[in-house]
Amino acid sequence: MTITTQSNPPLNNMVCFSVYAAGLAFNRLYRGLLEQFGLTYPQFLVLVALQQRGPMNVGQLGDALYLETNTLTPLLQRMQKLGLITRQRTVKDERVVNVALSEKGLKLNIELGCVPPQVLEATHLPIDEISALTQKLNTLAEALREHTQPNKRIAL
Amino acid sequence: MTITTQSNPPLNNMVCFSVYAAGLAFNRLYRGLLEQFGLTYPQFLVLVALQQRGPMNVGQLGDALYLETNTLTPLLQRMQKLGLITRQRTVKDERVVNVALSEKGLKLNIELGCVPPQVLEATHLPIDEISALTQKLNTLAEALREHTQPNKRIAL
DNA sequence: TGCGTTTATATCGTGTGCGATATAAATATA
DNA sequence: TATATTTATATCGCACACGATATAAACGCA
Repeated sequence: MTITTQSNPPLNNMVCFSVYAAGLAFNRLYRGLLEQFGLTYPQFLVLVALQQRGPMNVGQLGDALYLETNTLTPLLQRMQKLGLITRQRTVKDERVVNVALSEKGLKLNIELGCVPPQVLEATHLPIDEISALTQKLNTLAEALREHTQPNKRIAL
Repeated sequence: MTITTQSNPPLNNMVCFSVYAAGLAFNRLYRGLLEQFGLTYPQFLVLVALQQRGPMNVGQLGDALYLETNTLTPLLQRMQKLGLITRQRTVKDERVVNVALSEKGLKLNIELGCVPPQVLEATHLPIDEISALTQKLNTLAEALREHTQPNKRIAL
């Protein structure tokens, strides 16, 4: 175990890059696994979020996935075109668009159950290590968010 | 005023999502820090890689950043247009394009020295924890890559 | 020498991400 | 009631990322 504490360390010693590279690797792995379902990774995340939390409006989905509406709107439009979700402006507030799983989306979600285990297997890591890593990453991300949007986080 | 409590969404219990969300958070942090230099995060990575390893051809840069040439070529063309790098086909092999820092790129790299410390500070984590996390992520990413491109890593 | 194959990079199309801006509905305030 | 402001979502433009494909140079081999 060599600890290189240089001021200009190689790329692999920068957390940001390791996170970046791991993100690329996950994305490529998921691409292969989701190809047969015609899904992208963000689309998969939307399905999971809707399954776990039920119908949501666009803003809530953005809070869950850490995405802006300018990313979500086109993504959801594509998923609607695929028949996986429904998008409906609410009666109470015409500005709000409620997003829900369609029949087809629900069925697809069941088929997708085989994906996470495959991903877990590909990590070659035991569950407890994965959990620990996940927790650390969540803490890290939360710290970074505080430094990025000082005025967006006020909602409390 | 809606209070969106970011409770314990199951999404945050998936490593892939935590990596994804941390990547988004890093990207947004870097966006703010690099804006004054007119750089994106991948462009910043190219500068760092060239600084640390010296001139490289496109393929080597791809190996270093885990990016394909179809991503790198346009990115490098933009950086060349900004005057940060030079791109030259080698005489020995006309297929190979050698990428090097320009005068301007070298100077910019010096100015960029202030960025990593700011990022490190934003993580709110001590160096040793960052290092440990980085190592785990590198190991994880390597495992994922083995499951994704079994035929690409042979040529070495 | 001739020619099929491999290699390095480039081009194209699609799908994210996001800053800036637009739009319409709801709300606040005079 | 009228209007300014806020809020929720959408649109636009640009920069990644990558699969599929193209192109030209280098190589292999009869």
